[in-house]
Amino acid sequence: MTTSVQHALEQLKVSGVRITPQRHAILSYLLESMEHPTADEIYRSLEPQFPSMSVATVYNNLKMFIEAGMVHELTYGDNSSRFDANITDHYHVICQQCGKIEDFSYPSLEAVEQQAARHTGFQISGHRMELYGTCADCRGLNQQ
Amino acid sequence: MTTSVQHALEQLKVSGVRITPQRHAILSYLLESMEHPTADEIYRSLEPQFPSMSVATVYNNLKMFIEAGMVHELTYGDNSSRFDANITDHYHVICQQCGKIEDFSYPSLEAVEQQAARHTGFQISGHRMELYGTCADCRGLNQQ
DNA sequence: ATTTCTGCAAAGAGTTTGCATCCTA
DNA sequence: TAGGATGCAAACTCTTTGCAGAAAT
Repeated sequence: MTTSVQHALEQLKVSGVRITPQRHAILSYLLESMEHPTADEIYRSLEPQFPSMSVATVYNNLKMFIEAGMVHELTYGDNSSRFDANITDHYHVICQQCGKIEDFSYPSLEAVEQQAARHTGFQISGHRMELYGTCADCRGLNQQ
Repeated sequence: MTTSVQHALEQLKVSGVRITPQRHAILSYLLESMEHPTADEIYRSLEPQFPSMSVATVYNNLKMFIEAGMVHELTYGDNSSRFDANITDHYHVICQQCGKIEDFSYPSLEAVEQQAARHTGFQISGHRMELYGTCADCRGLNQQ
């Protein structure tokens, strides 16, 4: 875990990005939490460590990480964006009751992309999929 | 086209919803445009017809149509929500250059849902997928 | 006559921006 | 020390809300 933070920071450094304590903290939090937090959750979680850090800094850095390809922005309906530092190919399963997002792997849906290209004339560069349902915890609570 | 507007309005009427001119216009626009407009696009498009209509009315009615199951809200990244009155099962192919959204049908991805259920313990109720790429028009412009 | 809907304006969330100051490299 | 990063506050966009007046049934 810590290693991948180091690795990511190295990558940034090489491309001329300065490693500030805030930057380090935000990236570490994202990589270690694996929780798909919102910008505000990141901000509040790091408040004890950085009482004077502003939300703008969180947004600035998230934007940079996204441009550097280290973080993905998830926008599913409702309200604020969530951020995901796991850039391996995977989908998200979202609990409609508690909002939890779990990762889920599935062999690529290339066939879908190909058919979309054929039907629409688009040149397809990727796709995004989310599954919705109720997580085990919420189902358990309901059954009691 | 017009028939489906009538049908939708009938459906609303039966469930005790009043058919106001604004409501009629918003729904017609959505059903006929097939363009996945934003709330503001709807608002501005209907301004000539309803110079005094407020944005709040557009949002109020969209919300009601969504609750009635006649309209889907699409939230893909960037900024404002888009609204889709086509409730048949289909996916969206989004041009990353001009923002155009095209519909695209594909046989259901039940296998994915089943595997997600097995892997995560969720009870899956549905999914959402979007494909990204470049539309024929934008590709054409680039090639020139 | 009721009850719902509209329009207005103001409030609210999330996000971005401008600028002076700070600090990493 | 020089240029990028931070922090602050204000601005901006999208969306929601409260309420008085208007309109549909």
